[in-house]
Amino acid sequence: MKKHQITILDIARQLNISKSTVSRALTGHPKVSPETRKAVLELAVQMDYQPNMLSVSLVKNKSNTIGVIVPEFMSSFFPQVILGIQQVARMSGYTVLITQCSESYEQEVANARLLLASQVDGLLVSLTKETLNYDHLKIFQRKGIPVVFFNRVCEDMEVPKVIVDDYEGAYRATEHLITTGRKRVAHLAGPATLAISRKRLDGYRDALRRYGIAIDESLIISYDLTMEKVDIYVNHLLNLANRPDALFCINDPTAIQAIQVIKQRGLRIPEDIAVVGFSNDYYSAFIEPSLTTVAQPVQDVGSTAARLLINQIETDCDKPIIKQLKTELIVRRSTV
Amino acid sequence: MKKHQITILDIARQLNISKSTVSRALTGHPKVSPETRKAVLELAVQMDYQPNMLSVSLVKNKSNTIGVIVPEFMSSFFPQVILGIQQVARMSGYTVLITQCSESYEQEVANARLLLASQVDGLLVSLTKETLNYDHLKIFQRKGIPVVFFNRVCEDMEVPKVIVDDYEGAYRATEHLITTGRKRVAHLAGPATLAISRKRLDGYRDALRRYGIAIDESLIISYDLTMEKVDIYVNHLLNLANRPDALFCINDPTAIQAIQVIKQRGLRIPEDIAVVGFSNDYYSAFIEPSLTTVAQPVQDVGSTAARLLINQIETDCDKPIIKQLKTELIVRRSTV
DNA sequence: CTGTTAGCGCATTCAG
DNA sequence: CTGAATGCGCTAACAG
Repeated sequence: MKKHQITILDIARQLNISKSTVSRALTGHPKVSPETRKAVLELAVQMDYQPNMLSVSLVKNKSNTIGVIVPEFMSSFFPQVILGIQQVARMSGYTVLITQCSESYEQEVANARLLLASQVDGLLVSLTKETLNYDHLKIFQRKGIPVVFFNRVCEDMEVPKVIVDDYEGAYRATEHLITTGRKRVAHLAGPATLAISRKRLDGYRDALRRYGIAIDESLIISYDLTMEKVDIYVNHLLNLANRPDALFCINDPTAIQAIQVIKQRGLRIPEDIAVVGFSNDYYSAFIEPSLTTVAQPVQDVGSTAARLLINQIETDCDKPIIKQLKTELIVRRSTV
Repeated sequence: MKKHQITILDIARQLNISKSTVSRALTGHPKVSPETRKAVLELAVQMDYQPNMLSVSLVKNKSNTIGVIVPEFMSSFFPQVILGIQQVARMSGYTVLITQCSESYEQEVANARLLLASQVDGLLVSLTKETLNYDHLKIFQRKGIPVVFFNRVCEDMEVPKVIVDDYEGAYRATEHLITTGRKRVAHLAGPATLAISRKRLDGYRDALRRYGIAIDESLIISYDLTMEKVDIYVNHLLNLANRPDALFCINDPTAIQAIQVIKQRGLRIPEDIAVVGFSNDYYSAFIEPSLTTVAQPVQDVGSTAARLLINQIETDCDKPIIKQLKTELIVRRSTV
C-alpha cells in the first residue's frame, strides 16, 4: 500500500473553492467568510487532513524544529534534560529532533550534518568526551542558526551556555569530606577535554588548599568515563601505601561502581573510605550505602537551554549569556 | 541574523552549469562527466552545501524519517530501547523523530498528529498507561504508513509487534519464589489497561496454580505505576494478618521502592520477605540487597522493532508478525 | 552527457 | 472577501 495524504487541493475540490481560500481558512486568516471557514474546518477534520509540515517549513523557511545533540543515553541524565527541553519546546510550538552520539566525535559530526539538512531552527548541544574540533557546530553559526550549549559546553564558541556551578559543587563536596575528618581525599576525575572535568577538579583542588591540605597528585586520576576502567583505578588507589580515606568521583555512575569495588575489597564505607558522587542520579539514594552526591537541577538545565534558544530564534538577539545553575550537596550514608 | 542556506542554484551559478547537472552530480547519478562531478563535489564541500531535506522529502514523498512514541523517559528502559532503534535506523539511512508522552493519552495523540504532519515513513509506538482508544494510530494505517508496536502493544490493531515473553518471565519469577520455599507470594501488578500487566499477572497466577498454591486475591494489587502509591500498597500488604513472604513487582523501579518500604519497617530481605522485579534496570544490581529480576533484551526490542518497520516500509509486505523475545531470570540477593 | 520543464504542498503576493 | 499566479529547493521526465 502506498503512502497517501490528503492535501489542501482535495478539500478545495470537494468544496469547489480555490486552494488559497482553503489555506487561509486553515491558517486562521482574518479575511475569510465565516461560512467558508466553518465548511473548510469541518471537512478538514472529517477527512483527517494534516498539513504537510515539509511544505510549510519549506515555503516559510522555518521548520519550527529544534535539534538536540547529546553525547550519550545510558545514564538518566540526558533523557531527563531532554524532558525539560521538550516541555518548553512544546509550549512554544517547536518539535524536538533528538540525536545521540554514543560518545563518538564522528557520530556528533554526522548528527550535526543531519540536523543541518533537516533545517532545524536552532541547535542544543552537549559535547562528546572526544570532541576537540568544533567546525561542524560553527557551520550553524555561520548559517545564522542559533546554537546553545548545555552541560558539556564548548569554550571556543561565543554562544549562550547553560551549566551548573561545577566548581562550587566540587568545592562543597570536597569540603564536606574534609570537615568530616578526611585527610587523604582522592579524586576520580573525568577526561580533561571536558570543561566540567576541569572545573570539578579545580573545585576539589581549591577546597584542599583552603583547608591547608597538600595536594597529592598521585590521588588524582583522570579517566575516560568507561566503566570498566573504574575497577582498575579504584583498585590502584586502594593499593597505595598511603591509602586515601575518601574518594570524590566525577559522577554518580562512577561513584557507584567505585563503591562496588571497595565493598569487594572488604573495606567499609564510610568508615574506611568515604565516597561522594556528582549528579544525584535517580537510584543514588537506593544503593548501599546510599550515596552522598552533588545534585544538579537536571530538568532546569534542559528547560533554560531551550528557553534561551527559542528566545534567540525568535528575537535574533544573541548575547552569549552563560546561565550557571546552582547545585546542592545531598549528604547520605556513604560519607557519614 | 537571518537563516541563510546554500542551494544547488548557488553552486550551479558559480560553475555556470545547470541546476540539474549539479543535482545529478550530488546524487551520484551515473550520466555525468567526471570533471563536472569533481568540480561540483569540491565546490559543495567548500561552500558547506547541505541538501535541504525538506525539499528532497517533499518531492520524493519520502522523508526517510521514522517516528517514535514512547510513554515515558524517566526510567532507563525507553532510552535504551531508543538506542537500539537508532542503531538500525541509522544503518538504513533513516532519521528518528522521538516523542515522549509522560504517560498522558492526550500527549500521545498530540505526538501522533505531529509525526503525521512531519511525514514520517513509519511509526514505532509503545502506549501510555492511559491509552484505550487507538484512532490516532489507526490514521497511520489508513494513510498507508506502517506501524510497529513494541513493549506496550495494542491488541486491537493488526500490525507487527515486538514484545518479550512477559508471561514466561513472570511464571519463572514466581516459580523461583515458590521453589525457594515461599508460600504466600504477593503481586504488585500494573494497570490492567496494559497487556504486559495482564500477561505478567497470568504468569504469576499459573505458576501458583501449577505448584498447587491457592490464589489469594488479597495479595494481588494493581496500581497505576506512580511511585508514591507503592508505599501505600506495600504497607498495606505488610499489615495483613497473614503477611506475604514474597513480593513479585511489575517492574524494577516498583521493586526498589518496595524494598525501601520493607527496610523501613525493619523487616529483613529475603529472610522475612523476598522481592523480585522485572526488567533488570541498570542499577538493580547495585541496590541493597541486590535485586532478583527478569531481564529483558532491551536494545534488541528496539532494534528488532526498527528492523520490522523498515522492512515494511521498503517492501510493502505487512504480515502482522509478533516477535516475542526471551527473558532471563537473574537471581540476586533479594531472594536467596 | 546536459539543459529545460514541470511539479511536490503550501503560503503569499497581486488582482479582482 | 476570493481566485490566479509565483516560488520555497529539489528531483524527474523529457528533450536535445
